[in-house]
Amino acid sequence: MAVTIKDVAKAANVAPSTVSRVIANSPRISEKTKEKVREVMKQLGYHPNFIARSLASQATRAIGLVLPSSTDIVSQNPFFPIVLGGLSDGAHSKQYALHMTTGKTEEEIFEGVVSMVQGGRVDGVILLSSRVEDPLVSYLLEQDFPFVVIGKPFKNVEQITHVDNDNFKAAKDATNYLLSLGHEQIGFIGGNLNLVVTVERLLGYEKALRDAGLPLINEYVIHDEFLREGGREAVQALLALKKLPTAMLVADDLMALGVLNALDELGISVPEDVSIVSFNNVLVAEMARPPLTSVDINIFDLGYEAAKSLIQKIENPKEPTKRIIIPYELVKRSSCAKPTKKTLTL
Amino acid sequence: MAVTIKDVAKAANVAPSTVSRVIANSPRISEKTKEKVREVMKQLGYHPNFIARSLASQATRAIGLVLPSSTDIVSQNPFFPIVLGGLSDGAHSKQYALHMTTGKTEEEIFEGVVSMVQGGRVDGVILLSSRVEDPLVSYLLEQDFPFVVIGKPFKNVEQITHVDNDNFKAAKDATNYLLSLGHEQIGFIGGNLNLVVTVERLLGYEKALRDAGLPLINEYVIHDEFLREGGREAVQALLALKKLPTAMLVADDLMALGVLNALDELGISVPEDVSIVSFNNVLVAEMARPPLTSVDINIFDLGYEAAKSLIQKIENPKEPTKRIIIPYELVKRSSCAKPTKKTLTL
DNA sequence: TTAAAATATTATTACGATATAATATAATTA
DNA sequence: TAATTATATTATATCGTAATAATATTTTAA
Repeated sequence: MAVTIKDVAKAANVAPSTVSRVIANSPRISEKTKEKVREVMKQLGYHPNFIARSLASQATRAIGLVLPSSTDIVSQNPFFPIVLGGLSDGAHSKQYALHMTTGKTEEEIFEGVVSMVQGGRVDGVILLSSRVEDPLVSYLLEQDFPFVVIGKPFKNVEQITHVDNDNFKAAKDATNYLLSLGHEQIGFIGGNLNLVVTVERLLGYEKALRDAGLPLINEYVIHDEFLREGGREAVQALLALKKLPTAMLVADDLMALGVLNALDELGISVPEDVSIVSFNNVLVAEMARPPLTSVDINIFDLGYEAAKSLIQKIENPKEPTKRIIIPYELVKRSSCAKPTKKTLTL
Repeated sequence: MAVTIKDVAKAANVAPSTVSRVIANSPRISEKTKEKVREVMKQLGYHPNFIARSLASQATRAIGLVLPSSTDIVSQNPFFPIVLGGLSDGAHSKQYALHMTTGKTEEEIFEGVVSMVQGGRVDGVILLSSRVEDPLVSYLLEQDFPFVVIGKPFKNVEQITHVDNDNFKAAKDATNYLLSLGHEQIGFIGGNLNLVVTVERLLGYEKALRDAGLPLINEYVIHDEFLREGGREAVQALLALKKLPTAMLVADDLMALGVLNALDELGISVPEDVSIVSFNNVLVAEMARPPLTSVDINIFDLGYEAAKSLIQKIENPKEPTKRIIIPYELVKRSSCAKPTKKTLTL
């Protein structure tokens, strides 16, 4: 089988524990024997067994990832590969690996995380999205297991290290931008309401309107999935009103693309008839016709910082709870213009 | 600490080995004691320790993933989240987890895989792309470690289980489609030439032209990265010719998008002036303006089958080498038309 | 009724490392 | 030089489970 620490010990004429110390580069071993042992390790092609090491040291150097249950969203929305890139970078820089379990239902995912945690497969966990009343969060808190949330936790904000944008303010800014162009009928198309990010952006949108002294029109607020289809469906819903807003704040680029497509099919042009601001600023925002004005939330950094701060927490249990706010920026393109009419009647 | 098999044994008044047998549902334990032990496990909230189990059984129930070194491509090209979805589904159905190490350079990745393999962290490995002269393939073959390649292996095809499309034929078909429309000046924009998929598609393209009795024009073949920027750059390169082909076969949707953008900026319209067929049929193909005719290669299935066949190989070492060909389909949209001129002179 | 066979359970070892306690050796001090 | 301290190395226990070998118990057959 594979060459073990014992084989090295035998070949180098030292005790296994000495070899172990050499691997850990313990100062209690003389340079001379270190050299000797290292030489033998190289000769025999020794590689430490992670599993055995994990068992003995009670640490795996692996981070568990919890993805949302909807495979569609994970595999279609560019948000995920980008955070994954950031996570991967952050983990790699500290020599941690990423470990994923998946499940089709909420229950399967929950069970997967439980067995990952209790089974000692990972040293910590990152939740890639923050959900309202997430039982996983309660579980992890209860277990006092290291974890970090990407997004704003629904409750216990002070006890949970998280990496987030100021989505409230971002949405307020974005709405203000539309207001500044002269729009007064502004719709909001958000994601699932059990996602905290949706709630935050909605609140920011409402605040901006209220500050501007404009009424909140319930019918102008639509929720659907963070997918292109979600955007299309949102437009369908608005159509029923027979009166479209002149601008829309869309909580996701992919949704915005759906909105764009649906409007296009209806012969409604952007930005002449309707202005659109969306969120995330992924590649599709730039490629859409017209290119979308979008709030860049620095997705990569969300992942990167999440990995970093989780590792800090793993390596130092006394590490204080942190809240890391990643900056955002409104990237202006050509999906917004001054309104031509007050409202758009069909 | 966590409750172990010993705690359960003590509480149930049986030996630890009996508990282990109950977990494995061994027929050598009576139903009566099984019930008793299970009851206790539930009461104590027992969860098996994966690490200890892995060490004893020499199996981890984890699959290692090897992503390409370019983080850009992984995080930007929709191919990856989609395969990942398939992999994840396939692994999950057999209760396997996914494990990823990453690296910035080829060497780091190689080292990551070696330590994953030798360190016993995973039971098998999936290579998400097939590269020309990939040292990883040599290494894994040498080690006789279970692995599956997504794509066609560069050599030793008969010894390596792989999941692939018939990219040669797909490219030939796609080219024939353009030929059937009347195009005679057809360019090829492919990815990096050290990717086997690029080579295969290029060969298919060339075969189609040769079969049609058309000359192969070197200047019409360009290679760049599987990114939008790659597409833009390819167009730049073609521009230098002062004579554009009337149709282009682009090996990736994202690249095609770049091509589209670049052409748009030049005032060249698709499909009136130039027809485009691309590969992958990811969401962007449908959303591009104009929507792209693209070869759907069923990315999800590539991942799903790869995971399935790797697991088969892991669980039965005598499993024969397999070659799994996932079907493709040319999805016609509006990026192709009959040529208006023989060549496009700038 | 007893020996043999089948069934059920337990004791022990192994997996490959780390960590702690125990020694051996070298260096320092009195 | 002996006693003490510092340094280097080794022996042993441990992590939590699975697998194999060893018993104990029950059932069947003679």
